[in-house]
Amino acid sequence: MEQKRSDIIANQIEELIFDGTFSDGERLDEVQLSERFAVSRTPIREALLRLAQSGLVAHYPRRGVFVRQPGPIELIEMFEVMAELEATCARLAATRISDAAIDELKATNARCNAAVQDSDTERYYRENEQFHAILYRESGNSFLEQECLRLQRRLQPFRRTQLRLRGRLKQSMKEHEQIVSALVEGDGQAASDTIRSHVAVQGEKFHHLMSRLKTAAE
Amino acid sequence: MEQKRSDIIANQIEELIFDGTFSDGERLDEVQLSERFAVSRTPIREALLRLAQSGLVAHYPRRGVFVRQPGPIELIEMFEVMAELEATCARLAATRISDAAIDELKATNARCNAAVQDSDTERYYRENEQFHAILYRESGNSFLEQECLRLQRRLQPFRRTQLRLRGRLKQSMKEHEQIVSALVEGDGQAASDTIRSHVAVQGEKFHHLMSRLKTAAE
DNA sequence: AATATCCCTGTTGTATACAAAAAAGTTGAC
DNA sequence: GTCAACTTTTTTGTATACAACAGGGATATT
Repeated sequence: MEQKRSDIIANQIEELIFDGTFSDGERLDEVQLSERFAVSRTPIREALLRLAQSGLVAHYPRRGVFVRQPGPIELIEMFEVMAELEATCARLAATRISDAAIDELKATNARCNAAVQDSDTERYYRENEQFHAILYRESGNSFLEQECLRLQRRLQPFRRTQLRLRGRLKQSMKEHEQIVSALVEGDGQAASDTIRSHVAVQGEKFHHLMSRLKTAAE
Repeated sequence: MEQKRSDIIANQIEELIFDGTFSDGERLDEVQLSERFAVSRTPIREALLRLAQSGLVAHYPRRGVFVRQPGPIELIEMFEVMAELEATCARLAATRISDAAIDELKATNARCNAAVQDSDTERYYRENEQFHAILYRESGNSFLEQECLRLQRRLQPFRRTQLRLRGRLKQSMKEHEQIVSALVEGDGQAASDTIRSHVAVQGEKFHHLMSRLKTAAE
């Protein structure tokens, strides 16, 4: 299952948007991109169409594609949906999760903690995402899992800034442990509620996200 | 905001899959399609790529695209997610819905009933979908609304067969009214629970869906 | 007869060529 | 000098041409 060139290009353009090379509202010129990637316009167009479908760029027919970063309102909305989807995963997982997966969660949490000790933020992000990914899988619903992974990927850059909030790391780790405990006890309601507030943007997290958006816009 | 030719073609191909012209597993030949629609392969390819992203066809690189109807397990999974998304909509709507929207829901329900009286199933389907669409909108979360509409569209053909279950129409209408009542009283929990079981595939609905799938496969 | 290799055909993926529409630039009128 | 209409240029959307790969079948070898 090798991927096409246009798929690779789509991921690379996505990366360029995430790391700020292409900023919000900027027009993505097909010819320029085709020169940059040393291919013809065809695979570039296919890549851009894919990104347009995922919502990362807006495609105005006969006018071009433009980078489309979510504004504050849309971001809150997306986090709200993410929180609900993950809450559903947790609730379902509470009755469906396997013992092996519980161990996996604990091990991932341990690696998270280790990363915090080593101040290895990059590794922390990875392990944190892994923790959530395990939950998606243990929902026992592959479709739900895929949807969660899709949205997680889309929110990834913003979730990362969220974790930079002072003291958030420790709090986040504690919540992870609460989630695992709830799952062990099969308490779907508790697991669900905990992860919902774990993911949702509210209180101090809200203000932090807003200020992050402002500085990113300059 | 006019749409491109490839968008129109994508919708038409989608229709052809829904109405059974192209059956599950069938390979969609780019040249044949380009002849059928009297265009070149380019817009056909763009349409197929879009359908592949939405999950309606599977795209195996260098081998072609194949119609990919969800199997029983995936269908149940999709309905489970749909039920959860709609439950979330209802819970949020309970605190956010406007009086005007309540009236809209009641009016739509009335038209639903009228359609039942006239045995106008097509109109019933439309009004039913409209009822749910209003709920999505009144969640006050545009992103959630879009996700719901996307999944609703994908499940549309299967939801319709669901409603053919004997006595299901009357039961469905009663549930609609219960949902409206719960919203009027601002009882998010009740609205949420009611719509979850309204949408979910369980009990008798499960067997009905299974038998439908079997006959459709022949 | 069975199997492996090679060639041929068909199909996808990519590049290029062309058409149509929008944006930009220029000229002219007031 | 400003604004409007026309022309030029740029850019997207579509068609066609070409290249690379996969699949099938024929042939040859064991």
